[in-house]
Amino acid sequence: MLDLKKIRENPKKFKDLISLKEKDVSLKKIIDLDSQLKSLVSKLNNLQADQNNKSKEIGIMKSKGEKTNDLFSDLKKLSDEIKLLEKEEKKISLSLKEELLQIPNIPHSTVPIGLSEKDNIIKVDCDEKKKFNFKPRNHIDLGKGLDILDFESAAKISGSGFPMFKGKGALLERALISFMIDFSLKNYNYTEFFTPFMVKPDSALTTGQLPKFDDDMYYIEKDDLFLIPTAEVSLTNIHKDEILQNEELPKYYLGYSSCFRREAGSYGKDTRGLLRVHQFNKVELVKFVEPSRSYEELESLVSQAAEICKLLELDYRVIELCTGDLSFSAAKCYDIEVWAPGESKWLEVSSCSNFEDFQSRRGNIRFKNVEGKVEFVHTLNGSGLATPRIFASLIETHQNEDGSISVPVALQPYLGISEIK
RNA sequence: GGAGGCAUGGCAGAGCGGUUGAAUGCACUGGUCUUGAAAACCAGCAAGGGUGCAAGCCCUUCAGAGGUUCGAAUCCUCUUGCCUCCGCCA
Repeated sequence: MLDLKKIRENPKKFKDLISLKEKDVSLKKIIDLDSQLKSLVSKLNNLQADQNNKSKEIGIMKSKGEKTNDLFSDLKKLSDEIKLLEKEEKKISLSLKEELLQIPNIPHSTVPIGLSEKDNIIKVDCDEKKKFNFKPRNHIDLGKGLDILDFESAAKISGSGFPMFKGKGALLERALISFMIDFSLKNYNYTEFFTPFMVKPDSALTTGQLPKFDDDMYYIEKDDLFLIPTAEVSLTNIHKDEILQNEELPKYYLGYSSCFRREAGSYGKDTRGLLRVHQFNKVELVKFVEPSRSYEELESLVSQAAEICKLLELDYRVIELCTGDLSFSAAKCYDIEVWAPGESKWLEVSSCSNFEDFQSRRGNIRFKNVEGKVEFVHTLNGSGLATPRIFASLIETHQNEDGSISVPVALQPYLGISEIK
């Protein structure tokens, strides 16, 4: 959510910045509601002050035993008028908030301007991709050959778009999760969480999935709960409606979760294999930081995620997203992609974003700064990383001519073997 | 799922329907004292909105939403959360 005060001061500037991300966003309704609300509130405040004073007087008179009967009829009128205005005020501020929640975050000044992913900038590229002296198979064929992936059973049980890992495949998936958690715990100062996988609508509002993107999430109507599309939702809401102390920051939180995505509107895209599934595993990294430090925190977050790709001995690149490709809530974002030689495709396995105060404003996550003033924290998050695509890239990259997989050294302690065959 | 109890500031904990944004204690911050610290004493210490150069002043907020009343932390209804007991269950 954007700062209404700042919009009020310079609506034109905001409109221009928003349009870098989303065309046809109008701020007119917000401006109108805001000024309506302002005049209403000031009128209401005066009446309330009047009412408070007179009520106090009655209290004093009563305690002295004086008669107060003749004051009541005037006050009744006042009270009725106040109630009417209060209702109106509630209505207007509610619709103002609704409008405000629809507006995307604005891009940071360092974000390259562009319309679509074509304008993204490759920030870090791998020197040269791994060479094969045979034609590399894709992960579907490899998985079938090694009997470590079972898409048929998954489809029978749950329909299309669900992964099923089997035997050494299940072990590898579990190893990846453990390895990635341990990596960040050992090398960075994170607190590990194992969060709920279902959240209340309010929580999804904080992080920006709601109100606009409810179709992307699975919803359990009976209990009014959403399945999380990422642990970001649970982790970020840990401090919802709290005021943190300056000394507590930065806070680094990490959590593994299954992630559930309906992928509505992407039917027919990457339908085979592990590239786009409704349920996947991800280790998520979330940071709560002082505003002045959030951009250096973003850089360190990206390099942290990239380090994991390196340790898994995968070819990866870091993409700096342009304004047009930024997500609703992000002010700046880097994606990390790994190369899948069998698919001959780059796969997005991490997305590291700075949301500045966009989420903290929605979730009312604040801190007391050095001067003792309360302000909104900046939130960041990054995948560290998402497994199914890592899984695909990993077995395709480390495949041998005979169809076996060499396990990268970093993973061997977790698997207890150096080869899957 | 059934039956009860509870919900107040960072924490603990008062609060007859009326000068209560809220006693008190702890924590925290500043000061006095001290060579320094501790102790003691004094003072300050919620958030949001409005207005003002500022000091200040006004409004809102005692889980949330409704209601009663001239006036609600206090009374009523609903919702949510927590605790206890019973049932079911990994």
